[in-house]
Amino acid sequence: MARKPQIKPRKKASQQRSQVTVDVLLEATARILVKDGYDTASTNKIAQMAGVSIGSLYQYFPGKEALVAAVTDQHFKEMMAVARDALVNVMVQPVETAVRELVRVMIDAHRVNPKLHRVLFEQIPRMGRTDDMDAFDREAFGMVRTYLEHHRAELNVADLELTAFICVKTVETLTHTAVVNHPALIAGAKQDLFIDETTRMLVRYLKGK
Amino acid sequence: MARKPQIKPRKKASQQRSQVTVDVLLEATARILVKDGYDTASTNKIAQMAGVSIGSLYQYFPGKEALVAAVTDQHFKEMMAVARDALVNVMVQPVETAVRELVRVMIDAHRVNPKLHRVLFEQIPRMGRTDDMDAFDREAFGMVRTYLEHHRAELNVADLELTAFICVKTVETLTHTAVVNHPALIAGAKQDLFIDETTRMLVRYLKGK
DNA sequence: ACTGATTGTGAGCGATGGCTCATATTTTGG
DNA sequence: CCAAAATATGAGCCATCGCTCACAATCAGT
Repeated sequence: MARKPQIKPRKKASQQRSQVTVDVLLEATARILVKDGYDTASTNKIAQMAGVSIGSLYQYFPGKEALVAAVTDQHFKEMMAVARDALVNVMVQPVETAVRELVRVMIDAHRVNPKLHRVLFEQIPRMGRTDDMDAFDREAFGMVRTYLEHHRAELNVADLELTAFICVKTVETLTHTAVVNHPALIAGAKQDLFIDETTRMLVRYLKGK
Repeated sequence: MARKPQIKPRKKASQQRSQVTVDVLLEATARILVKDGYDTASTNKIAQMAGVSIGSLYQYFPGKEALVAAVTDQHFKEMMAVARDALVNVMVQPVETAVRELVRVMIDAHRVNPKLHRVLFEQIPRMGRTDDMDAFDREAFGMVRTYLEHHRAELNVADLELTAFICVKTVETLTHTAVVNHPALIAGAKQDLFIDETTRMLVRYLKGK
């Protein structure tokens, strides 16, 4: 019963055409994941969809998990690319503005390929020992923690870790679930109400006695 | 590429010894899930652990998914058994008391076999089309919705569905994550702080302008 | 043009797991 | 005590999947 925690690429692509092969494989993996889900995705199917031989696949990836890990990494980088600027700007804003912007940007970030996000998100707890959070949450957690530290004077923060945890987990869950499972909640004009309510809850929590 | 959405038991147990067989199989399934996780659990292993032949297994369950579905059902019934009384009592309590009790009871409910809960919870999105919530959340959602309706006068509820969604999802996530992934957050004396903070956030959200 | 390095190919091996079916055992009802 | 029904058994078939390897095609540097 040997585990297969192989994640690292087997070989680095040095020529241009091999880089193309790698890209095509990642694209195919994402497509298969969305179309069939994780369980029924197989390396053979991925290779076929990529139009690449199974042998080539194994030249660059030791297995399905490595492919999914690479796709996950790429996906979270895309999400962060959407969010990072806004999050940095928010650091010097007052609470109301900061929280509202955090909620808004989290919704946008989750709207980058929501179907893929859903599949990957379901898979995360069972692979890479992130133990508690994914890479995206982790970075957000660090930012919120720093924000709370800098604005502690104007806020009611009993326990920094706990408060940061509550804020990040709440925003992450509400936006994730809304985008992925309840799009009706944030469709069109409804989105503003959703943002208002979530923001109000967190602001009153952070400022209140 | 035939799906296998078989969930229903293949045959009803009519004699006593066959009911024992079914029980033993469910017990074994739960143990295997906790020990090995969903992926590496197999019907052969489950039958072996149950001390029952693989043929008998297939007499009552059409496959792994059916077994897991049955275990899931049983598990959520146990959780609800822990929570239901408290939730009913809470219906006539003022907001502060009601929310605090909701949070407390949710933690207790999640402490019924947390390891099994974790595995099942990871699996739920990928099987039975609950689409958005599990059975447990669904019942809790109904209760919270009713509570909000009855106490609307003293509360600031803009949109009933949205408010109920925010409350249930927030409590569910925070308690789930705390119990399953961050036990340190609710260990010993820390638990009171956790409950205080979560309660404060929701109460101020529900009452505040 | 030549040659070694890089990249690509896919038939097929071995392992695993889902599930069946012919057969055996136990229970029930009369 | 005796059928017939219910229940239990497990060897083994079959499909799938991960992955290798011997070989072919392409490219880079000279």
